[in-house]
Amino acid sequence: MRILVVEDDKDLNRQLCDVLQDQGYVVDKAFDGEEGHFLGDTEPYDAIILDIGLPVMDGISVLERWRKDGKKTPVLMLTARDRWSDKVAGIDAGADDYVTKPFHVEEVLARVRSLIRRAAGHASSEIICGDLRLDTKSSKVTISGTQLKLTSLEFRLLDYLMHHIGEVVSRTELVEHLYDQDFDRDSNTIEVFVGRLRKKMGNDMIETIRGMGYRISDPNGGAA
Amino acid sequence: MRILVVEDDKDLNRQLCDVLQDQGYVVDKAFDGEEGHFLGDTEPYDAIILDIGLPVMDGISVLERWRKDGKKTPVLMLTARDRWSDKVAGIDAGADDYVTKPFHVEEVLARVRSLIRRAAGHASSEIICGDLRLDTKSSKVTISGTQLKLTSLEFRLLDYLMHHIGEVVSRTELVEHLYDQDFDRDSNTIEVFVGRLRKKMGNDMIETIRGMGYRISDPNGGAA
DNA sequence: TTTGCTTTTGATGATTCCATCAAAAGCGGC
DNA sequence: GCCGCTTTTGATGGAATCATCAAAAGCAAA
Repeated sequence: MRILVVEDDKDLNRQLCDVLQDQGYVVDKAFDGEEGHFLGDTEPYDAIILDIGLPVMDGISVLERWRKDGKKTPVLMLTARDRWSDKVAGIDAGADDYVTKPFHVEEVLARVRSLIRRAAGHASSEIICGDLRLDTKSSKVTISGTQLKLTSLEFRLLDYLMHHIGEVVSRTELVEHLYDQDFDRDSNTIEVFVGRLRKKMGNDMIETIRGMGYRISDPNGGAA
Repeated sequence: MRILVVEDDKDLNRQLCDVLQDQGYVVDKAFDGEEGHFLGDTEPYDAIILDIGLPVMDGISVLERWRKDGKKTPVLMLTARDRWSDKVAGIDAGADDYVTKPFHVEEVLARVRSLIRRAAGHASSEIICGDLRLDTKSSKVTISGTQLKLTSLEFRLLDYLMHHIGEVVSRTELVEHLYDQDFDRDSNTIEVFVGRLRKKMGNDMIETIRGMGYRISDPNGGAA
């Protein structure tokens, strides 16, 4: 999963990025509204953390522009505790959730996880697909009860697929969401890791759609 | 192109089908409203000719049902000369054009051609794509001025692609619109004819999108 | 630095998809 | 029926895509 952090306070920005990266997210950062707007416009993110008070262009304006252009990426707003009107403005502009400063980073983490999950249409923190269960909170995967030992990239790949159950996910989409810009786009890591996942989970969980990508789908759940 | 004729008068039905087939259309026929509705629902047509007075289910109802289900196929209504109210009802129900009985078959032909063209978003009877021009009225194709000699299937294949400039057209879509139901779906005729067209028109007019199908696109015309 | 684990690279082979060709089949006119 | 043209079939080879493996590179903890 790939996340954009737009926050002008350098310490706070860095702190957020570090924690998110530790959790396995790919993170881009911006320090003013214009830069943030540009990145959000051009790169595909799974969630965006957006401060309200920003130089050059304020957070509300950035968000409004995105929403007017039809961007649906979930946005978590950062507001000051006492500026109650900011929250209202944020929600009106299309924010999906907000956190008041100062906050515990864990709270931001939890909310980001939740935003990404909900954007993919999953209510609980556990995503279930047949015998397969992935818990986004604990980052644990079980298959008919027994827990799998997955490496970081294996988990993140499976995590992305599980967030898009029933959809065909292209290799480029995977690369874009699991790596940052300057990753070699015609490497075959994705194939390799799909192979490893199949070896650990059984061959018939991830199907490959030739020329299109990979798909994981619920055996019981009928349509898309 | 594939057309459905729904008309209970057997002579008239047959007459229409014969002329349309002579023009290279693939034609299915139905003699009552229910049969017509079913076919229109299950097979992909480029245009439908629908009589208003039909047994079992009248034409207006058939059309209303299709439109309610979101079907957009252009429909040409056949009405009696003096039943003026029928025409209004037809237009209201979502008919795209109508012809009053008795009519000259040529008029029906012209209107069907026009309906199919307009449904694909082309105003004039001539479809132009770079140096390539296809005249739907005279069934003639020129490339930078010089006329091509095309066989019937070659023309119909190119015709279908030209009606969908900029879109990727799958092999199955082509088979469905150039042949009737019981054509062997995994034959390679489409490939063969694409090959022949390329030989006559130059290799770079029809591009192949691997795993998806073929596309013909305007070199100047920017987007879709 | 060494060790152990994860990730990436590059090579290889299998499979699927597409292009092409020549021969067979179909069809209409004479 | 015979002939010319169009369409279809089947076989073949080439090209793109995907799977798999082993070795190299990267990285972090001891």
